Amino acid sequence: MTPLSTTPPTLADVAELAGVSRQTVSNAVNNPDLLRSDTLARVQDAIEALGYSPNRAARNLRTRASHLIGMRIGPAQEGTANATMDRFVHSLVETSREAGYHVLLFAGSSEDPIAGYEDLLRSTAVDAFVVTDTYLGNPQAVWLEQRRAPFVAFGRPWDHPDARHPWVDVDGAAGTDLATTHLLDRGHQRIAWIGWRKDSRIGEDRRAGWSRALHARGLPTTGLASRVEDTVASGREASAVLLDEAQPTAFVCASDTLAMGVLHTFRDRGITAGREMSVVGFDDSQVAQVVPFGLTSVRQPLEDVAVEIVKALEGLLAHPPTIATSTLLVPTLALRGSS
Amino acid sequence: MTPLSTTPPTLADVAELAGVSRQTVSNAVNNPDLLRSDTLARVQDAIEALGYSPNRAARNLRTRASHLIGMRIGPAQEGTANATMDRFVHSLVETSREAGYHVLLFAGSSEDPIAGYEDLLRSTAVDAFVVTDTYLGNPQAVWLEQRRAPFVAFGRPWDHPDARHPWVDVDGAAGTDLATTHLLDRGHQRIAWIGWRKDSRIGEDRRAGWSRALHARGLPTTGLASRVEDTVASGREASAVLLDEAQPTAFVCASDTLAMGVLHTFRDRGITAGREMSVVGFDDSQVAQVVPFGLTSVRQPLEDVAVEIVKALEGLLAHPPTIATSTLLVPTLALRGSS
DNA sequence: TGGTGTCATTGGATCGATCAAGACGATCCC
DNA sequence: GGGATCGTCTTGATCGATCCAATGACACCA
Repeated sequence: MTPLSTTPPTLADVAELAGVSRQTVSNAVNNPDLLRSDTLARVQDAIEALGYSPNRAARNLRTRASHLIGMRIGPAQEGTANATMDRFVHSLVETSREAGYHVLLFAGSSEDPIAGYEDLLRSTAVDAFVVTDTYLGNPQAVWLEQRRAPFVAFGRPWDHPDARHPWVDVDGAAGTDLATTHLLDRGHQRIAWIGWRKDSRIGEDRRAGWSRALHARGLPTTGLASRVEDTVASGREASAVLLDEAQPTAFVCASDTLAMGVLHTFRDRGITAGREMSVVGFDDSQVAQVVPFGLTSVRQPLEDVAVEIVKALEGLLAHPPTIATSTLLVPTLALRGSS
Repeated sequence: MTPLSTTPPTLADVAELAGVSRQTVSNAVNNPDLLRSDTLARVQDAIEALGYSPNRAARNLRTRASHLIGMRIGPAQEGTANATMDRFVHSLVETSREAGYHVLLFAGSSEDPIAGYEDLLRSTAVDAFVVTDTYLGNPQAVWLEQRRAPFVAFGRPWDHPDARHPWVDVDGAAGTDLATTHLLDRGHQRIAWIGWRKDSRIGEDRRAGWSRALHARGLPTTGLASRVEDTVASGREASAVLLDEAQPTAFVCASDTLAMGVLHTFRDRGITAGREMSVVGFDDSQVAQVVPFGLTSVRQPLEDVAVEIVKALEGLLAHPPTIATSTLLVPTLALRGSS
């Protein structure tokens, strides 16, 4: 009696065909070096012939591991140039594949950032999480840590310096320093900053890089900074005000979204972005890449972030777990026509 | 002997606490109406008290279902404005959550579009797939159909009209018709087309909407169309040539990427996009939304696409499976400053 | 009184893999 | 030569849920 053609072959099927026991087939898959080479070959032939792959549910049940990494994904942000998460998801999926993991996406309601995590954790659906939106005051990280759930954060635990979880982040200050220094090298003296409101730790970090670079050359920052919401309209207004009140010749922005606002103002006033009047954004979004003549932008090394995160995850999930070291990566500057 | 605090509670734990059998707890979770109301309440209290969630691996093993939907995700396309997939992923994740499904992302090598599908299918890791890149001649769909694997395609089976799998698509021709008619209503007479090479079925579909709209008003299309690669540079070159040779006053493009190329040419020539000289893109990307004064663009109803796809998936996975009807959705036009 | 039916609940088998322990023969060493 | 050791392979138990068949309790009706 052959099994229904719709039923995938099992260990037992392979074992019967190869004339060995189930355990031997299991070893052929998981510990090939335990088998004599001729038996191994015979089993592998049988596996090939039947097109066998271990049933994931059964394996997960027994080994108490799913080889899935959970990641919450919020709704797409329309009207902004924020594409960091999307590029990161791509990188993470590809990197974790090499480590034998798949990525499980789940939706999160902004009202209850814990929901979703709770469920997946209880039902042992994922082995670990990647937590991305740590800038929101980071309740997930705190909660997951209490729960002793394995996770790696993309983003530093700003408000919890005693946090014990591994994290990977990009040095925002280094990025804006890079951008500002680039403008200084181009001869600019009065370089303005348009960033986020003061309660954003990331925003303050990026701002610090700008002021650090200016101070390093003995230049003042007074009156050259503006803190607004992360929208194109805010960037437009802020740049208009700064142009009138502080006469900068260049802008460094905390995001491409804000930088687009600056380009908007330039257009309002017939200014052409370039060597004379420059703008630098942050994130190297598609917008920066395709806007006419291009927007110079700080580019986060998201591929490297993914690699480091997966490394940390592998450490966490190893037996015994490795104390993962946290990593701070340095961004680069994508030079384009706007500077 | 209490279980280790790190081990999640099981059915048996709940059963013991509630003083009922395992099966009764299982029923309380899956068929609550089978229980007497007082027993149900008692079991639910126990579940609550222990923080119990059914172990997914065990459930998957027994029910032969994972409640996971697999979706292949290619590498991010840099240098273009193509963000359809990202917006769609967001929508799909949120919609499938409501149906009790999670989304499993996996990476695909462009050389072997089947790899990944094969593995997940054999190991019964996912219940079904969502296939998105059907424009590539669609080898996955053919292969999955042969395999009798449940899947829904986002995109019509252009080259396989006899395909039996359910699909959901957006009427590209309707979108470009909408865009062209909008321009005609604004008084334009000579409206150019910049689209993709002829081997793209989607491109030809979108092109058809443009020519249909012009012909409906008795206007000629001769010399007004150009077919190029989907890059900003190509759009820029094509629009420059068209301006010189055909004197159009408006452009309809197969993508926002190409439309950005047109804006590039405008900028080269000191033309301001607006009522006089108009451009319309396709996809309503973030680029279209934040570029100064905005790019009018055809917007695919991706949220609705996700809803329809999940509906079709639920049908496929129901017992017995429902013959899912395929759906063609109509896009809308996001009006902005460029027209 | 006893048969029939319904309702609520139970116990054992099962999904397909891995773990733990043991069987078997060959080899080695004192 | 006998016991220990190693390499190779096998058997039975197990992970935690659901499926299936069966049980007991109870009401109904002839």
